Amino acid sequence: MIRIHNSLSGEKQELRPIVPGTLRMYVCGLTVYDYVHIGHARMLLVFDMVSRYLRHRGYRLIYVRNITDIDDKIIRRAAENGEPVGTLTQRFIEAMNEDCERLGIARPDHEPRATEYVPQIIAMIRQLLERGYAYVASNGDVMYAVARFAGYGRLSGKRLADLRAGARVEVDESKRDPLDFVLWKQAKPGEPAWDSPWGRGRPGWHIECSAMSTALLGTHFDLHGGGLDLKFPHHENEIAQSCAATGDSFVNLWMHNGFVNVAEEKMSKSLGNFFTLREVLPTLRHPEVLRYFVLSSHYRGPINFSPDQLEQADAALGRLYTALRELPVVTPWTGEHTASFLASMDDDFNTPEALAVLQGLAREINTARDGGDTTRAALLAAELTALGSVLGLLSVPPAQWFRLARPATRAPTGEGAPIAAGGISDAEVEQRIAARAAARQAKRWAESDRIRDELAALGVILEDQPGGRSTWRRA
RNA sequence: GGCUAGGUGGCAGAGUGGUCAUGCAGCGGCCUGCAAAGCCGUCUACGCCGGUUCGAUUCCGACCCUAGCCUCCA
Repeated sequence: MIRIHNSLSGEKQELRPIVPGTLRMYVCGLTVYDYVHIGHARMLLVFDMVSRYLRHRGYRLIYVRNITDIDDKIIRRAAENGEPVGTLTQRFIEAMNEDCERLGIARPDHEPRATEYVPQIIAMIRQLLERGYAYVASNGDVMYAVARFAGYGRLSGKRLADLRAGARVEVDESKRDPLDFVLWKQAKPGEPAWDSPWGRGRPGWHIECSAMSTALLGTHFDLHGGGLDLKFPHHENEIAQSCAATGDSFVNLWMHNGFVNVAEEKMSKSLGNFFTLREVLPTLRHPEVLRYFVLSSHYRGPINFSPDQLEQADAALGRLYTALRELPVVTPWTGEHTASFLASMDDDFNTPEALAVLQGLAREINTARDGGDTTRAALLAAELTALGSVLGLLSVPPAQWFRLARPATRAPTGEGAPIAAGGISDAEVEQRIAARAAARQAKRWAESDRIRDELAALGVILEDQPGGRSTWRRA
C-alpha cells in the first residue's frame, strides 16, 4: 500500500487509483526562457523518481509534464534578445531536454506546450463565463471571479479575507476583487496573439494547466505535482478553474516538492542566487551525484545546495559503487532487502530511508566478500543494482565509475579549494601500476611508495588487492 | 500582520513513547610491507520552559528561532 502526503488535506493518504491499475499524473513543468537551474532539477528528479517508483510498483502510469511557452517573461526575454518568441522557446526546450537526458530523467508520456492548446483553453474560458465564474473586465481581459468559487483557498489553507488583508500589490482597477486573476489577456501590439471571442489575445498562465491536464488526463485524475511555490496561487487557481468549468473533482492528490536553498535562502531567479545545471554538472564526477544528493533528503523538505553537500553525496554514492566492484554480474538476486526498501518508498517516497537500505546492503556485500563468500556477495550486488535502478542510481558499470574524475574546477559557489585534477590517462595509470608491481615484487618499497605518491598527486588512489594486483580510482 | 512548514550528534539527514537510522568527517582496533578500500568499535543528538506518562527527542501547551507563501517563480 502506497501512502502519499496530500497537500490538500495535509495528511498522508492511501493511493487509490481512479481506474484500477492505472495512474494519471500531471506535473507543472518549466517556463522556457532560460536554462534549467538546480531548483528545477530537483523538481524534475523528484517526479522522475515518483514515476519510476509507481511503474516499478506495477502501475500503468500516464505522466504529463507541461511546457509553458507563452508568458510575460518569455515575451520580454525574446524582445531583449531581438528574436522571435518561438525561436527562444524552442532553444530552451532543446536545452532542457539535453539537461534531462544527462540527468537520466525519462521523458514524460506527454509534454504539452501551452501554445498548442489554445482552442482547449478558449473552450474552458467560455465554459467559465457561461457558468458565471468569469467576467470580461473593463480593460477587455477575461477574469476569474474568485469569490464565486466556494472552495477557494482550500489547498493553500488561506481564507479570502486573509488574502485580501495581506495583499501587498496595488489593486488593478479593472478587477472586481483584488484576488481575481486573468484568464485571457488582450494582446499588446507586436505580442504573439490568437483570435478569441474576446478579441486577439493570449491565455493567462493558470488556465493553461487546467486546459492541458483536462485535455490529456480527463476532468478527474490521480496526482498533480509541482514545486511548493506553485501551491499558491497557481494550483489554487487551477482547482478553481477546473472544478468550476467541468463540475468534476479534478485531482485526488496534490504533491509539492520543497525548495533548493542556497545559504538558507530560496534559490530563485528573482534573488539571482541560482546555479544552472550547466554550471554544476561539469563539477561532478557524474550527474548521478546530483541525483543522490536530491534523493538523500525527503522530497517535501528544503535542501541546502552547497559544494560540500555534493562532496558528501559523491562519497556516499562512491561507497555503493565500491561494494559492487570486482564482482561477477549475476541475474538472480536475493530479495532480502527488497521488502524494507519498498516499505520505505511506499511511505510517501522516503528516499533517505531507502538509501539507508542500499547502504546496509553495501555493507553486507563487503562483509560477504571479506568472508570469501563471493557467490553471496554477487547475489547481494545484483539486488543492490536492481534497487538502485529503481531510483535511477548505479547505472554506470562499477569499474567505470572510478575511472571518472571530478574535473579540476572551482566549486560552483566559489567556496573552497579547487577540486583536484586527474590529468593522467587510464593507460598511463596502468603503466605506472605495472612498474610499481615490479618494485613491490622485488620488495623495493621506497620506489613502490614513490610511484603511489606520484599517482596520488595526480588524483589517482591505488588499492592493493590480495595477490599483488592493484585497483585504482580517481579521487 | 495572516497562513504553512521546520528546529535531531562536528556536518548532512531519517525516524521513534522505553534496543540500531544511514552517509560524510574524527578517534581506537583488525587487515596491509606501509597505505587505500573494507570490517569492528567509538564519539553521553534530539531549540527553551512547563504538562500528560512508570518512562518523551517522539504526545499536549506556551515561548524563542528559522524558512516559505500571501507578487512572477520548480
